[in-house]
Amino acid sequence: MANHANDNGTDKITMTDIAKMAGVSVATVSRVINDSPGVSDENRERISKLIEELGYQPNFTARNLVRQSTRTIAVINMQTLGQLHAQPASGRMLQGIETVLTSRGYRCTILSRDEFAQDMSGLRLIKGGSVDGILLNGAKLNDPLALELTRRNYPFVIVGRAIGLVNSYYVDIDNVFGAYSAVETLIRLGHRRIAHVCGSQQTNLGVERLEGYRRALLDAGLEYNENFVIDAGLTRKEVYASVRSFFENIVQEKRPTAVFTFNDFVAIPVIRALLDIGLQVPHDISVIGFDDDEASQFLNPPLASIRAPIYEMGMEAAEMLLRLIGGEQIDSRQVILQTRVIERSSLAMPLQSV
Amino acid sequence: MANHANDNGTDKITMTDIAKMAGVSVATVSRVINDSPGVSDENRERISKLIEELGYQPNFTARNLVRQSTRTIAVINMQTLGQLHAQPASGRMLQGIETVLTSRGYRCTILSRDEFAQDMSGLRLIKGGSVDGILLNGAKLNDPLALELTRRNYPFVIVGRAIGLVNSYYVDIDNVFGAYSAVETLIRLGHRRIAHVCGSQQTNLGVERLEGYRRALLDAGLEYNENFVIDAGLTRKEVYASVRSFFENIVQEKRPTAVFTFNDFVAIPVIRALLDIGLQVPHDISVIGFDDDEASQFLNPPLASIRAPIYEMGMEAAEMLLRLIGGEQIDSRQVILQTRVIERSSLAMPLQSV
DNA sequence: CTGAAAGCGCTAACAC
DNA sequence: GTGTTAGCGCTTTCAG
Repeated sequence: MANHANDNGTDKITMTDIAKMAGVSVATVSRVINDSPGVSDENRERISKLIEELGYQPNFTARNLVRQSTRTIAVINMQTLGQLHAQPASGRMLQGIETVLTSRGYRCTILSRDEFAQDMSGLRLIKGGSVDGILLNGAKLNDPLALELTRRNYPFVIVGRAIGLVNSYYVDIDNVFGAYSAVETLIRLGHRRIAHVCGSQQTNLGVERLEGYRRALLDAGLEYNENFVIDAGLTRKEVYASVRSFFENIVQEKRPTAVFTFNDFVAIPVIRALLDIGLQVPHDISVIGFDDDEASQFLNPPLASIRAPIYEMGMEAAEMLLRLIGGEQIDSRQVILQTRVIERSSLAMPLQSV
Repeated sequence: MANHANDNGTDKITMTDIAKMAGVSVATVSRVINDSPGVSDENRERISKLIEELGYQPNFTARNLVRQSTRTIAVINMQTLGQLHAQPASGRMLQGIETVLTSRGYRCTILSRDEFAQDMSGLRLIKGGSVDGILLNGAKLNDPLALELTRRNYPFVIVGRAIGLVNSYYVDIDNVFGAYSAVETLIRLGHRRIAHVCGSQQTNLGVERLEGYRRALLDAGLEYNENFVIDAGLTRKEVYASVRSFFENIVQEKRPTAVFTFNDFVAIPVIRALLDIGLQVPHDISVIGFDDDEASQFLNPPLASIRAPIYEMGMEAAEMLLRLIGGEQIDSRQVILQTRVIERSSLAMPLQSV
């Protein structure tokens, strides 16, 4: 236990302590801690050894105060914490962010925008100097927080895109193209009546994926029919109910033969609803999702999807933010990551065209 | 833009600034900020207004330094960040933790144990005073970090249990009972040959759920057969491969008629593997998972599971830690949350017994 | 009720 | 090379 005389229970050991023990000033100790030049080899070694032995760790807060930085960044989400953590895709993104951040000695703290009375209260964070930068997970049209952050020239990167914000830094996947390619795949199989279970139209994600759907239809000379866009809600329960009622209330001749869902997360209740009203997937109706969650390949049937480099998106965004904070020159303020179609057995040709 | 003369671009406004503007000392300003007594109503109001107008926010770091607290806690996980964020159950736990913490003005930072060279390096955090407490997500047998934390009398709570640590604070769900009830359900349906796809035996979670499985078997007078315990690995891919090969290499007469899986996360590839070798679920084989992930009810077939209050577990643990940090008396150092069986159509009677 | 002043533990000029 | 010193922005005795 007490192997060292110094190893007292409350080992609140400070720099002053080790300075005294080494018979030098705190400045010297500080120098060796920060690998600064101007310390004799002899002193450097002796002090290093002392630090090692005592297990001394410089006080994080004191350092931060004088350095005017906290080495922590905030991830501010549009979604509630519940929505955020329920989605496998969010997990991949957070993993990317946290991996980069922790490897560089940064921390991150996850916040939901709805924790604040208004959106703008995210400003408290930066006014209180409690973070060095912000990662905005999602942003709305002309996002006021993003606008204010820009005005203040505060380091932040949007994970996703912010329409109406020129020149802001962001990393996004190509949602329009991804959605386009999903629908194109369906069309190539022979489908003509394709529905879309869309995401929230308050978010760029929802808007962009719907847009890709629309364009693919139009480019193929098909009609874009608003009635085939099912705004089903955010939770799986809501989606299940909406989709079920949609299909229950449509005559067979007009029934879509394929569905492109906003993401894999909602594809699960969509398929469940379809099966529950007696439709076979993919025999009666094909389904394709988005994100290619890790589980999708194991579902029954295995779910076709759009593979999106979401983990990489998180990493890229975090790296970009760190560069911004470090004052480095940034070559491209905008990064768009590409997607690709993953065909699986939730896909088949439509019955009629066979 | 410049509606206030003080609203300069770099609004790095400090307490000294507003003290000057209010014609008082910083002490007085500090008092009103902290709602301390000893300020005239007049001053209090004037200063409050000033603070409001200027959008002044006390510096987080400076406060922390003098208060000797950081208002942040660390969540240290046994798993890698990838494993952590891939699991819906982890999301629920994190959500519970973050909800409590942010509502009390705390932050949290998520770390993986494998970020450190050795397990013990989590100590750096506490030596550097960079967190006020620790939430240990998982712990191993006689966990050295937990032991050291205990020795130092450092505030920490284990989410899960630590065998070999008497008197440590923890919040856990009743894994043994939960697993027991899952297997009991299978037995009640008439199953006699029940396999278990187990979790890592390096973790309490894995050990306890296996134990519940074993006990249920023995209590029912059935044989506990080690060959029916499939240690399938951590990732869905591994699980798929292991389970598939297990069932491919077993003669039909000896084949289990039911599987209890470590959790719902692995139940997905388990079912996929079963289907891929031509077994129908539940007709040929029943499956029951654990956790009752939100998706489980929508799977095909809907997956029976053990509902576990994981979100609540996160909340409880966070609340307990906050109480510990606050020096409050804690009535019960150990909290065990109960589970319940959720039967769904992945369950059926075994063919033979019909 | 109010203010002066002493730190919290560290970094970074600036002297020597 | 090394030490002295002045803060970083805030809280908190302690006098008045």
